[in-house]
Amino acid sequence: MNKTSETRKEEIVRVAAKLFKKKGYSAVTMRDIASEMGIKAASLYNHITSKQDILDVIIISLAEAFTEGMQQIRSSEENCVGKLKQIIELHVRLSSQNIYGMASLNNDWMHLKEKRDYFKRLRVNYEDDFIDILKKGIASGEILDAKPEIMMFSILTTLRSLYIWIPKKEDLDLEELIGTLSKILVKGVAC
Amino acid sequence: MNKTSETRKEEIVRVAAKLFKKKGYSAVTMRDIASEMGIKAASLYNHITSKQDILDVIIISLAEAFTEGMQQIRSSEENCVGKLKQIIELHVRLSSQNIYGMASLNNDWMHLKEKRDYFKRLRVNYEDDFIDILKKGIASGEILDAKPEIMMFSILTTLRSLYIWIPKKEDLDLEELIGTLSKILVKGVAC
DNA sequence: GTCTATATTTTGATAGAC
DNA sequence: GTCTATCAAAATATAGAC
Repeated sequence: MNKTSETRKEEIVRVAAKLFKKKGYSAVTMRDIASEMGIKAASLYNHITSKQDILDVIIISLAEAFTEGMQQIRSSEENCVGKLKQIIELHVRLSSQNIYGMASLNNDWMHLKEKRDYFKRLRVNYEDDFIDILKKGIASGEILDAKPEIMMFSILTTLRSLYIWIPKKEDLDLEELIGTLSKILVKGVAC
Repeated sequence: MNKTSETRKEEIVRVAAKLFKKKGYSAVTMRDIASEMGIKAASLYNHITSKQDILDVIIISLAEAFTEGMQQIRSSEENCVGKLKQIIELHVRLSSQNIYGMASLNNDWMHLKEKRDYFKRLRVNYEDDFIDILKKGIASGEILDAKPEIMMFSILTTLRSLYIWIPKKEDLDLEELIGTLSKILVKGVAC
């Protein structure tokens, strides 16, 4: 496997994700993607089997990366606040590495077909793991005794929207972003 | 003006918004909307001029409601933290009154045409007003001295995602939601 | 690997009968 | 105010030449 040069399929996925972020999956045509690459739409089908195929790759690979990250955090030795900071770091890292893909993960998952149920399972499991961390923090006295669902909602929506904000500040220091977010988000729920 | 009974156009807008939330503007067809109302697609055009027209009504009316709400908050006598709580209340109120419209406001605004620039102007002004409140709070010592853009981002993304979460909890007490959110979000940025 | 040509379906929208 | 019939454009995808 050659990791230094991008395959044609990877290029299609990358270009498509960029367009999906701008207009959404349904509004982007195969001609749009091809045109952006300087080729004709029919040529795309030598590398991918369908438009659906492109969306599947974008979303599932990212969803699995989040699942993997959460599994590592779960098995870490940190306390609850430490795990929250690890979650924040996970989102900042994956979001900044794949801004365009994060847009599809958030907005285009409903256009998945066969992989839709699998995606939803991954997402529910992720949220369950997140709530579990908060509940243990409440029990141990690290975390504010408020509804864990609302606390998770508040933190997770901020993290899920990072892809909108990261590209706006070209001078953005990722470490500083992680620090400020940790301060704000953790302070909001900590005791 | 009869406010008790819904006009046909209002019904179209309401049904369309519900479908837009589920699949996004581009993926919803005029036939989808008509079918949901039990009529044929051609009949819709006796009440609206185009699919674009429907989206314009949904988004602009909501965007203007937020602008109005922010203007009232700006001119209120509350201190910074009080104004933040008023903003939270504004979002919870408008979101719970129009769950479906909020989805379009968040996800379908890029499909506006002539009204797109107007919408973006309203949104930028809203964010500027928000940041202004935070900056005054920093100056007066009410608010944490962190980047106001990141603080606003964190609070605003939570509030903009309310439409996703409000319908999930049918037993949701709006007053309780406002209370918990105020506690979490304000605590995250307060001194 | 890309092209042209084309098949097939679906789309937003209009015309005109009732 | 709704219908049937229909149009014109645009969509995904395939076949076959180069």
